[in-house]
Amino acid sequence: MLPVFYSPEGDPALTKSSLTVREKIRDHYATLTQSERKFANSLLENYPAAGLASITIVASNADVSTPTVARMVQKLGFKGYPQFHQALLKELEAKVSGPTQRRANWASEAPEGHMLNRFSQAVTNNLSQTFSNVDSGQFDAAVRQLADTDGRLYVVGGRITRALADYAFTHFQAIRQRVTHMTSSSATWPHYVLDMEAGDTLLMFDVRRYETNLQRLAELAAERGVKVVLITDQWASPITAVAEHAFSCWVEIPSAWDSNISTMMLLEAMIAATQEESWDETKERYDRLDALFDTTRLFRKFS
Amino acid sequence: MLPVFYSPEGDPALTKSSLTVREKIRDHYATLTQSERKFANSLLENYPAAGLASITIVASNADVSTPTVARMVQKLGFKGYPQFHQALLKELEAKVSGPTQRRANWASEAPEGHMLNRFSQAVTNNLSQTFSNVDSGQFDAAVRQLADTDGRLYVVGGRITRALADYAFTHFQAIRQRVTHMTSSSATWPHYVLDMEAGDTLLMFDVRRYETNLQRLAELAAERGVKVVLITDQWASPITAVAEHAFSCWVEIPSAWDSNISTMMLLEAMIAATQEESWDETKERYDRLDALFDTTRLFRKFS
DNA sequence: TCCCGCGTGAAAAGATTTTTCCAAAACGAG
DNA sequence: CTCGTTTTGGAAAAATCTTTTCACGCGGGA
Repeated sequence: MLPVFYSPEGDPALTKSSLTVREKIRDHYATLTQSERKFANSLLENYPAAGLASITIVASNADVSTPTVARMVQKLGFKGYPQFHQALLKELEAKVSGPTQRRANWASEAPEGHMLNRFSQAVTNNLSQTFSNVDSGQFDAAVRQLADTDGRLYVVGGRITRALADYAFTHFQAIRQRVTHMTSSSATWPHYVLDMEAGDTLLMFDVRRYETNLQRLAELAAERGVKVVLITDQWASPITAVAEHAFSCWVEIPSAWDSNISTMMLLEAMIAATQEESWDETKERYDRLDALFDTTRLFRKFS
Repeated sequence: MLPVFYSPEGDPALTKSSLTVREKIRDHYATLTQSERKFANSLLENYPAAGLASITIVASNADVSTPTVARMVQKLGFKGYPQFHQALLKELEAKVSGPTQRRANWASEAPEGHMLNRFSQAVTNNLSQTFSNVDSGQFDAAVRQLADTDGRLYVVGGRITRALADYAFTHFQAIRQRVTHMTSSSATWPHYVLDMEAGDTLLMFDVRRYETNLQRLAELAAERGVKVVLITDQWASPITAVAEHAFSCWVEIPSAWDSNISTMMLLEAMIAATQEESWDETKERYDRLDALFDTTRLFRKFS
């Protein structure tokens, strides 16, 4: 016989729905206020440990007041904090005594063969492959090249990677000056090449199917003394031959096309590193950019 | 280096005495009185659940009085019942978060504090957070909506997420018919809204700083009966309120801006799922697209 | 039979936790 | 910029939990 602390009939919070606290938070997230979200995030980030202490401790850990927590758990549908606390405890307990100690996989509650799970597996694998194949020396060298504002930085991508090039452009533009986004319409590329000089940098994305035009462009640029930084896939674009720094990203997923998550990750890592490399210049640009956004009121204030 | 899950030095609760409560009970069993043993047995029979409630409840479940329990936990070496309670909790927690919590340090040979390593850590965490917060039912519903070719599919993003919207457009265009990419120039949006009909789908990206224009757009579209599928960050764009399906992505990384890797991952998972959902239509489109590429010779043959 | 000491739990006292109330601060609309 | 609304946290009140006190009952020994 199990000792039942809260018989289902006795506890409305558990009868009404068997949702986990996590799910309840998700469902009510839209109606939560700022500080309530602060607590919610703190809990989700360290779930469920961050909700197991007394309301006082839990609140101070999330840096909000006790009333905020109390109000929120009521919004979530609990009668009070103790009920909420018990619910978390129950979940934890269930997890321990649960049938199969669930695969150490992230995956949500989704069923075994669900796309979400298959996908998460593939992506994890890709990221890990990609990471372990990056040479940190090469990476640092490429970053120095990207941070070098003596020359211009050109960014270009192919049919699919155009989006990545766009993303790269948006960020590099915020970080440093003298950045040019070469649109994907290859007809205009010769004009850009005309202005390229030795010492400039060309950041290229080329994944299969590799594009002939991009290769031409890379060759022309390299001839003019432009340093080419290439982000490609695991099978390596032919541009690798003329590139100063080339990086391979693993891209296989269960689908007819290739994933660009590892590609994007490498790109973001480079942006982050570049920003760090030239933080003095960058910080000042960020501040000015922020001021401009404030003026134009394009964005909502975010605390 | 071996992954050390339980370093005695690391956990204060376990340093003082690395005995579990279970072991403590065994050690002191000889000195326990009759009623104390009654409680001890009750706890061991359902360990550690039977010790997680308040002393009152726990005592009454074991059919002994509160002072008995209080005296016993002191015999066991705890300062009071709360300490005993916490000890049990810690054990339970450790059991759950045990081996899986290993830090995913994929990273290459790069030194500990290298950006690549810091980055990989943050990204792993983001992906795992994002995954465990996706409701697979919501996901499936959103995918069905995205695969529905009775209505048009509109795609739009903000300043940063424009690139993601672009990426989404490129892929959805390959998968299904009737897809429109709303450019990021919000001046043209009213024209699109004019043509929107009930049953159409609007795939939106909105991460902080949330854009007022996007919110307007979402409201207008929702009013016309358009189903909004929203991909946002963990702090949730205000558009969540009018969206049919909303998904939160964890985006924090060691830098001044937010990462969009988890965002991209969710997007790719959706694309993959959509493709699977409507594979009959999709396959035929892919074949025709391939044939077109062959004809135009834009791409190199891939072996 | 009576007395003593130990174990036990009811109940009071004490400590802590949770909730409520309210004024100040933040926010957003006009 | 101002006003009205919502949100927030300090502090008191209420509820709950934990500990202590103490009297009762039981069993063993003189």
